[in-house]
Amino acid sequence: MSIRLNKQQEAAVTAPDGPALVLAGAGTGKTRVIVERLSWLVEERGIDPRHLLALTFTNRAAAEMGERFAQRLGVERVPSWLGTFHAFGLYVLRREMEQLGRPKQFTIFDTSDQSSLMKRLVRDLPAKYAKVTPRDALGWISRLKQEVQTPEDVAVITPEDEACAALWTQYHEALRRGNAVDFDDLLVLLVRLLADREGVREKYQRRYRYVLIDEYQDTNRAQYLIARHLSAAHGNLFVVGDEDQSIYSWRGADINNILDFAKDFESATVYRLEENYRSTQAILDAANAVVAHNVNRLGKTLRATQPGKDAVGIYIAEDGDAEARWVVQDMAKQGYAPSSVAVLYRTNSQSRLMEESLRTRGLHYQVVGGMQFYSRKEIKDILAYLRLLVNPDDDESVRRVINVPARGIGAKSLEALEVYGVERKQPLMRVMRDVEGDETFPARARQSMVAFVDLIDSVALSAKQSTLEETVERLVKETGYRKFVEESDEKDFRTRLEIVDEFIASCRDYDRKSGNDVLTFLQDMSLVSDADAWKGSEPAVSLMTCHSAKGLEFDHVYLIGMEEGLLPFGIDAEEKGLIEEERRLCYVAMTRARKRLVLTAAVNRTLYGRTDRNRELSRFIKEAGKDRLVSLNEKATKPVAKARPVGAALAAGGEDKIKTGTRVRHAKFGPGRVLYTTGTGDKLKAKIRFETGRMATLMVAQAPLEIL
DNA sequence: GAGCGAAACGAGGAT
DNA sequence: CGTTTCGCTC
Repeated sequence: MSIRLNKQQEAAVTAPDGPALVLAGAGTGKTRVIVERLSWLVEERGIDPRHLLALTFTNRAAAEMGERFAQRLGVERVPSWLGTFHAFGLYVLRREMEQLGRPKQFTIFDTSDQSSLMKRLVRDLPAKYAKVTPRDALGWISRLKQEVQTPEDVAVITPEDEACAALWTQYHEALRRGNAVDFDDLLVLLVRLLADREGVREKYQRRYRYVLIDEYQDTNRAQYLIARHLSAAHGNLFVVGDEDQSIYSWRGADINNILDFAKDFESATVYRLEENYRSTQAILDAANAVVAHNVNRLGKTLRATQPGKDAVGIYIAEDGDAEARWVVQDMAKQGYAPSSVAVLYRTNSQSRLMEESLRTRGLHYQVVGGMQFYSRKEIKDILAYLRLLVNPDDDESVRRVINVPARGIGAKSLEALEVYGVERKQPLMRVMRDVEGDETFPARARQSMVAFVDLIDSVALSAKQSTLEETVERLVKETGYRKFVEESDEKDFRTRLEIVDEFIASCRDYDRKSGNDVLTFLQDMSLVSDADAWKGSEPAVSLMTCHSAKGLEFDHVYLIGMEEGLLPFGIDAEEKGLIEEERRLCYVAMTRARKRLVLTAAVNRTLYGRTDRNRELSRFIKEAGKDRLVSLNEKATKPVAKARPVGAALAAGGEDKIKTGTRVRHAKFGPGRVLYTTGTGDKLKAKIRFETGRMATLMVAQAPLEIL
């Protein structure tokens, strides 16, 4: 397993002090170089591991780095600081928040907190302002913050800009009142500490003598400044990245950070890693051919070291349904182990058809992202309750749970509460403490409010000497939340209850591992990401977006939905200047495959409940080159006498071919005869008696049947 | 105020 | 297609 470092890697690992850029193509052993570099600094250069700081973008990458580094040094845990930029921001803010004149204890707003807050702000925005959507306003604000700017720094030109600038102020006032920060703040406030507080800057510069950054192409302005400040005193900034894998511009990532690194840090040494240890030459050739169409790149030529004979496949399906069915059928036919397969797509909504198809076949799968555990309503509700325990000023959480379960404080009462809060400049919980004799509110609402406050107070009090698990147990019991979930909609109450119990189990885990208090738990929780949920060891097919797949690798990859509008996404990617990023995204997805890569597309696709017909194939298919792709579609000229898949027969309007008496062959059960059919189209089912004596009712469209 | 069905509306990617 | 909002009744 332990291969020797190649010349390029060796050079990068032993780079002299000072700034260094490692341009590392996909699959060239990036993580390995960082781990080896860390080990080399400790073992050969005698650096105390506590002086090492390695920053990444995902918890998974950080965890992997930590494990391998520890293993390399032969210790249980390394004392170096390894983690994501956001986690590092939180780490420093926990210690230095008071330097910014803010309370030490704060909670973190996630995207759903942000959007519900912004929704209200937009709704209540005075009519003199232009109409903007909450989404656009949040995007406008976030873009500025990622560049560490404020509305004063930029030209506020259009009426929409003006509206956003007004919302900026209100948004931040709300955060301050709620004693909260958002994701961007974790970086922005860290930059402010490092830029404005000399004492803080020097403290962390002294502590971290070597700064290493993975996926440098994904850094935004704030992250760039953090890197600059931390390394300013010693210049030991070692960054690794691949400009061809820059896919997060919408999150503020600036590809120029990596493109200009050598200019920016004048004494920088540059290394290139071009030997690919992951994919076959066929896969690399196709992926390289696609990304070579980009102009804005430094350029690398990847060489495969792995042998392999499978050409990159292309399959064009009739529609999304057929595409999903074919993919599942193909992976079964090839006999792939589920864990070796990934299905990658551009948008989360594409997972649905794949899930249905996999379920029909009885194959295990795991979906990464989308409606994830932590974005479930039940989890959000419980987290909101927990937040109230430690931060009663958090009005966003009050609004979320004040009437969940229903306790007689409806929209009207809440509105009256809000008005009071604004008048008295007091958080909602505070207002509720004063409503006891106030006739403004109906008696029932008043009683409920007092009961609610008492409830939160009593749980908060007992939480001080309880474990997290005990607190959550008490919470769901005494707020009636558990009962509420139990009694909810028959169909999914089991899963909803399971979610609650699973959350409690994870709290128990947290208690055991850390023993931290509720506030720390909440802060840690907000940094858990969707990609963290992926378990490589699970015996299941992995389904995820191309974005989530970054940094992962699989023996077999199906990249589905290769159509204009989907990948590249949007009809105007070209005009918007986003086409190169879409191309890089395609490149990232393709280079996840070790042994076999298959691209698929659908001619007709249902989006937003409407079916789009005769869709155009993705330009990336043409860019990959026809001679580099092999068609996996059935040849239309195949002799009729030869058995052909029923799916194709249906597509050709041959639904009536399957009827009572039709002789068929099943891939597993062998030959048999149709006794009768029910349903039509995709739902057509056939009762079949096989020659083995076995009887089965099968979905014609999905079963591996051939007409004889 | 709660609960229900109908209508309207809306999703790119996610630390 | 899935989710949120609306409008009605109890």
